Amino acid sequence: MGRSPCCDKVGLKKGPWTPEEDQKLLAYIEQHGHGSWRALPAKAGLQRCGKSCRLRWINYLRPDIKRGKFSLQEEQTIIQLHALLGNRWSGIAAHLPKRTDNEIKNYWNTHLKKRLNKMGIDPVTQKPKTNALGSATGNPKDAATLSHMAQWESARLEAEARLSPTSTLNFVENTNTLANGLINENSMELHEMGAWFRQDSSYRAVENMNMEDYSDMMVWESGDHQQWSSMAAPAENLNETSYGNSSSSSSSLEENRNYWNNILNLVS
DNA sequence: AATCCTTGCAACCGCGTTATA
DNA sequence: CTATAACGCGGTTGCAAGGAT
Repeated sequence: MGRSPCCDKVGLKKGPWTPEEDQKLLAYIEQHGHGSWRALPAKAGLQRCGKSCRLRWINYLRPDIKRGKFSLQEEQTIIQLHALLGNRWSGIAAHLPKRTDNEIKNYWNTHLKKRLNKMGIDPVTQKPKTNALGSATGNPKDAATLSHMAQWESARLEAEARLSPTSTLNFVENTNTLANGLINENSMELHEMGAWFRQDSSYRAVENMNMEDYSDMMVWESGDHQQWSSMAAPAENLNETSYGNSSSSSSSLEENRNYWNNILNLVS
């Protein structure tokens, strides 16, 4: 019953791969394809388990892998998708061609998470930390506003990703200055975080949607979604535009622009 | 120069999901 | 439908390299 027995792990090599092993694996897969990972090591003459071979191929040997420093746009995509998907690295990797989930996970844990912390943003919730905001402006109302911004941004991205698996990437490509405050480690100040949220992101994303997608988003928006439900506009000193209310489907793009401009004024 | 500490990343491990008999 | 093994994913570890003391 079931599949054939699992690999016998006795006598199998572990640890770093040698160039010779890499060559054997590469040569075999180029000629035959990987087929069953379980059966591959014996056929390729490797003293490894199939799992180890698969990992080595996917994360290192595959020809369509881009290695080296992450670009600004890639960083933006990771940050935004992490806000949306959490630690679903394979999901995030699907939006970053030629990058592996393992590489993205490592990059997040060693670079981006620290950077967000340094900016006063909780990397888990992606919401501004209260004390950081308070110290920057001294106004608790501003903290509430930024929290609202973070929630809106997160929810917007979720809607966008739901509408199209590639939309987030396209969106990021169109916003080449987004997240400058995150990228430049030497100038992480609160007003830059505000700029990160503000820079054309929301209304441009809405503008780029076709009407079908936009109405789909609005239908979803009016539903009983957990994130949207907590998105009542927090600050009286903003225009009355409210993204969390289904009645906002009548809001014009101009109102959206005003909304973000108001936020910039608050945080700059 | 030697030692300790920190950082980055490749690779492993465990577990949930999927496929198969 | 059930049992079982393979697959795939995310968390974690271990080690090499570089920096600090």
